[in-house]
Amino acid sequence: MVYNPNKIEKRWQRIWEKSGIYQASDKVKGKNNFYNLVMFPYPSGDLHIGHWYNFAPADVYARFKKMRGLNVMSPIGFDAFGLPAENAAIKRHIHPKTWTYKNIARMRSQLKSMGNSYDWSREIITCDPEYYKWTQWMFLQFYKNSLAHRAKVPANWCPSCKTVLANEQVVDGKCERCDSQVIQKEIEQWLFKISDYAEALLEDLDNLDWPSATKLMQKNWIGKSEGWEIKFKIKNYKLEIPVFTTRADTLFGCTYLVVAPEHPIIINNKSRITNYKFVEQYINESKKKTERERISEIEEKTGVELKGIKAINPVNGREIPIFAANYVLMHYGAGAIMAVPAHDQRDFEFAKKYNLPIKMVICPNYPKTICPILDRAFENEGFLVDSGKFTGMPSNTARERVGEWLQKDEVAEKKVYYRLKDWLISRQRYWGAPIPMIFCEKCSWQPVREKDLPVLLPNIKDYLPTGEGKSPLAKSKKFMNVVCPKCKGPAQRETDTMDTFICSSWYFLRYADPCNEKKFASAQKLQTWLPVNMYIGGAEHSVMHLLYARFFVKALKKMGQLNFSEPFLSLRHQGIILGPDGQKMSKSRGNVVDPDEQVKKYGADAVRIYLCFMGPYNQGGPWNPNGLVGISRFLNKVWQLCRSQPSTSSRKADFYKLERLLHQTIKKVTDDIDNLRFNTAISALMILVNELHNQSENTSRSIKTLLLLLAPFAPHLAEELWLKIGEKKSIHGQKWPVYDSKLVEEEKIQFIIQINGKVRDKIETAADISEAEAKTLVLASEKIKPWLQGKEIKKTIFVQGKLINLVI
RNA sequence: GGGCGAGUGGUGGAAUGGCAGACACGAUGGAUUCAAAAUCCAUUGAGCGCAAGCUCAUGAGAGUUCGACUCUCUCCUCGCCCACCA
Repeated sequence: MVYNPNKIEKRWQRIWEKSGIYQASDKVKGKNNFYNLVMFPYPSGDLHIGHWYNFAPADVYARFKKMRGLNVMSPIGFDAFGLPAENAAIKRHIHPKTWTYKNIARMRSQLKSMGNSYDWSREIITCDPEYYKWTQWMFLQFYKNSLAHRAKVPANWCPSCKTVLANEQVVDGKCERCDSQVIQKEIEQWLFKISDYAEALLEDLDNLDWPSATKLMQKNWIGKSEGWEIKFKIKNYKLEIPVFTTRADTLFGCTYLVVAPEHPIIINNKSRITNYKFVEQYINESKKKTERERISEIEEKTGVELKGIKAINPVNGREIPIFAANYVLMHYGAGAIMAVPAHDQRDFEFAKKYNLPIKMVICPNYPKTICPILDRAFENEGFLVDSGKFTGMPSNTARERVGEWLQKDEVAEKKVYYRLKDWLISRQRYWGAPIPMIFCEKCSWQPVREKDLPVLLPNIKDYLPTGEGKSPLAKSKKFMNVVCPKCKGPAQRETDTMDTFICSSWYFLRYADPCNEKKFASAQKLQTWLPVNMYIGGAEHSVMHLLYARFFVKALKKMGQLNFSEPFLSLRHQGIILGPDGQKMSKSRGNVVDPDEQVKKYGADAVRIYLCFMGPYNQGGPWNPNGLVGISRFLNKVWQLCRSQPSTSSRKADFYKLERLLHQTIKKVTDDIDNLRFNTAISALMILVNELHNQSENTSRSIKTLLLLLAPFAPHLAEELWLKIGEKKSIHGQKWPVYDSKLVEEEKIQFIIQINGKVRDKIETAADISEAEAKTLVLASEKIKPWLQGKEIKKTIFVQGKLINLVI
């Protein structure tokens, strides 16, 4: 009988679903529970090979953990709100909801064809009212705990479409749809105070079992910088400009100040700035640019002097000019800097352009005072020169001393700034969870009462954004006009919806208790499953999603809703699968691999194993169209092995050799899956199969072990053969085989003899040979004799069980 | 500009201080077949040699070491992330 994957796979998928063998029990207590999570997909239409690469090996891991005796939960769901649904709706005239649910239905059946051990009874869809009710509830908790607030925030604004644009809708500073110049417009929006948690988010990174690169990315994103805030007085006025610096040691070299174009010192002193008209013009120019552009423009720095006002350098009383320039950002630090052109490259470039004095105050050669001639800023450490009483001090010490000295006069203050900005969560979009807030003229903003949740997303027909920068929901009077929860007077709903990252910031909590109508999840079930033991997904979520989810958990813990402070104990990223041409897969390149086609041709088991086998899991790589052939052969061999007795081979089974290989394979596969090294686990299984294939006698025990080891990788084939060899119960409920560490060790080894580090002979010896014995063998070797002829052995290195190296 | 990661046969990769190229793909030759597919066997880094064997070889160059794909430094190339963060 021939191995026909398509026949057996569908059948087993049906049987497993009916029997519910992958449903995780909530009742198991203690440490035996294992929460294995993959990043839930966005229902974009089709399951692509990237999804497979994330989900299939993750399922191997889950199945392995289950066979190791753990009570494993592997849930799946859909991250269903988002902009692409709206775009598809506009393009194809389908309602976002219709489009989304149609995609979900399709992807669900594709997911099932993978043969993963998902507990489908826990499926969640974030655009279901039963789910977003709790997303809205989350918002209310954040609001009640002062973690949600309103502020004017610049948004991408297309003046021609009169609409707010998402970052990805801005192409080259122009509107994606009408090609007109996008400007920055300030709009009042809701923000989450993630910055309150900057320090906690940074500190707790240390304890996580995450890829170090991911931790580092989060660290840089949070961007803690410690320094001093220094107040510069304005000459003749009772005004001051605080600046933030991490290099207080360079203060004596400060030759001018720079403020951001939006800095209040400008607007508040229109009459004092003698060239205000000119300054205003510059500010308007810079407003046209998005911050992203302002930053990414590598073009020259520009600026304008604020004439009529001068600042005073507190360390030496010198008068210095003040500039407004595009290279200083309002939202970071104090929105103003002290410019030290000799020791900061940006200031250096600016000073060169506007012919400002460059004063060297850090010199690497002290006490020789020959300072290098600068063709760029000297940003390294050195010794202070020309710096009053600090002259001669190492710059890293002076950094604190100068600050402390000024602190006595309350001119300086120690400060910590974070790059992390508050999280803007308002979206002027239709396809998202409505923000549960109501605005009343009398009572201002009022939260929707919890018992009135969910605020249902109305089924409106026109989901194009409005002309005033409001969400399409503003068009529905029925939705908007409500009574104020406080005074019962007429009021209006918030019409913005929430950023979809909010939906995905807590979904892993809901899986623990997906049908609960009274709470987002019961304390007891959270206790059972959370935090997540293993989280597997793409590295593209290194900052946004993974940081937001951490923030949510920390905030919820503080509110008393959770009793743990990190959501994901272990995290791993899969690599990216490239097209056969080594390029990123894309429809326009025509190098997209359709997993459905591959499954049809080779079966889901083969595709799963190919993905495991192609290389290190976190590395990804190009799809090799021929690679599946080898896997297919391998699975066929397994099939033949179990279905018929080989008669062609003449080799007799060497019992001990086979036994040893079997135990070595168990060890290798066990260790490898545990460390997500799927590729080498498969190679070990191939070696075992090749060996069994060459034997004329198979012990049924080695076949059983092989099938057990193969079960996580090829669940359908293993299940089929398991029952065919006479077993009664599903292989996926069986215990993982154990190895005997004595049997793993080789009795005899290839002992290496090196002369000067080069291999000159190999001899078969006992594994525990001593140095003296080894030496005797070496001297007896015919191959070695000529090498030692007339030479003196200067040194001998002996490595137990491995080699001996003679240095001559 | 900064950070991180990678670079090994014709290809994907294995080996993380101790036999470089496991396992697989592809290729070549053979067996089987009327023929093909499938399957099986053999060979397969380069060079020299009839052979035993020797030499070279893990992006380039240096260093540490008895011994380096592996550790350190410099440089080159590619990929990803961040990017005027004071």
